[in-house]
Amino acid sequence: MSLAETINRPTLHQELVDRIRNLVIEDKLKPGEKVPEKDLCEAFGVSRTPLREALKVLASEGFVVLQANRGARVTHVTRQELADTFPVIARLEQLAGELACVQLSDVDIAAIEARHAAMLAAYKAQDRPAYFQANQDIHQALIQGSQNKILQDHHKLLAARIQRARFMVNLSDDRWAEAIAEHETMMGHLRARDSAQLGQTMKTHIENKFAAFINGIDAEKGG
Amino acid sequence: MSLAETINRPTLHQELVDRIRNLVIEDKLKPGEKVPEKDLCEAFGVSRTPLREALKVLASEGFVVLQANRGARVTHVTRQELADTFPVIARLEQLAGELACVQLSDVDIAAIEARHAAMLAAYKAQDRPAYFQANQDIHQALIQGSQNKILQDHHKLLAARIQRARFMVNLSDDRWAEAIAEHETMMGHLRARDSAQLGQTMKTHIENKFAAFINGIDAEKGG
DNA sequence: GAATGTAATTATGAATTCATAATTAAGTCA
DNA sequence: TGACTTAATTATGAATTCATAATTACATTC
Repeated sequence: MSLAETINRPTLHQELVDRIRNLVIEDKLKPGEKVPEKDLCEAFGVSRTPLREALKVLASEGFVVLQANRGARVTHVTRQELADTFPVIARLEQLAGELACVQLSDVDIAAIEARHAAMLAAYKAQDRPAYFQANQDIHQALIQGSQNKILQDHHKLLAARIQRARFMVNLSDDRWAEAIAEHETMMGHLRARDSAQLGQTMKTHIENKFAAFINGIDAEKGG
Repeated sequence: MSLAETINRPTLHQELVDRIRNLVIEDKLKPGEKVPEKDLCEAFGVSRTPLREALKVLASEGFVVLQANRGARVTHVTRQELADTFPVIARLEQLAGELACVQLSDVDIAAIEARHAAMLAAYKAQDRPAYFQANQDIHQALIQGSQNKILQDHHKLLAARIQRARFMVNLSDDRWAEAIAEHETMMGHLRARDSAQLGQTMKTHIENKFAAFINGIDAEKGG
């Protein structure tokens, strides 16, 4: 352990970027909604300057759109954006899987194994929140395991942008079973350190997730 | 054609983001160098507010780093960043190739064919600037041809960030010949609309480009 | 009563101002 | 001479102010 934690006093705008991004991800600020500078300034107790700086950054990240003299609005997660994003995430996770297979230590893999077991337990118990958490932990561990900072940064941004769509549709029983099976396959490849196969399976896993997602949207719209 | 073009009057900060980013890409502002607000304000004839907004955005894009109370510095393009970025770009171009193969019209492909011919001519004439331009046009056309906005945005950002490293090493005769051969293969797959093969070749093409790049750096360092 | 034009209000883009952290320069003592 | 203090200067983060674009409310005309 190091002697002291690095002093972490972010500037106001850095803090605000994170806070407001979370408001968007958590659906507290809803798509299409105007982001009123005045109200947020009061809510956060800051002046307009750092808040406006934060909005510029969030705009470059794609969470809001700015219109000159008309302020910021939360962006919609369109079906087209989802259709464009999932394939890119799939390729990033494929690459992450290939790299993680080589980079991860046996201890790291054991930790993932534990989360995998927790995920299976959550499935058996039909505990969706626990499943989602374990599932995300596993994917996150593999992304981190890639040791590739660029990959991590871009994945994080894309994941955050589409996470808002998670309310659009529920996980079906069929898809849940399928996802569990895919994770079993992934785990097998990771144990065998078969990087090409792990990558391929992760790519397909994300592609299938997207397909199920689209099916879910259409089903709800039709029903 | 629509009745009218959308009015495009960018705000100062949007203009400044582009201008300063270009200064960094064109190596006018060099890695490690401090970005003095005062001087840039005078140079661009704007106040500090929009300039500082622009710096926040450029920081989120990775072109500068901000240190609280110590301002902005241009980021270094480290070898690690190159090593992390090329594989990601390779996967993005692979995906782009697969999609473009399906999406591009015959007319689009004919246009790429023309740029390909221009590239070959530049090679025969040993005209490096003309080669680089035609080469970039071809890759750009394929990225655009993917019709995937997310892919395009992320590719653009990554390409811009590493473009600054182009001065680090020269294109060797061997690598040039190899690159030409790879482009011939790509063109063949595009003509045949073999998306998997085009994607695979584009991925390998970028990976080889990176390998040559690293060799070039090591050679210059050793010599 | 709907449509158009005008005034009042509000919100936003940008400049300026202010407080303070960093940096530099000057001074002091061993 | 050189390390350490301390004062002066500079640069930066953030608040405030200002000018103007957008919006709303209201009036007027047909």
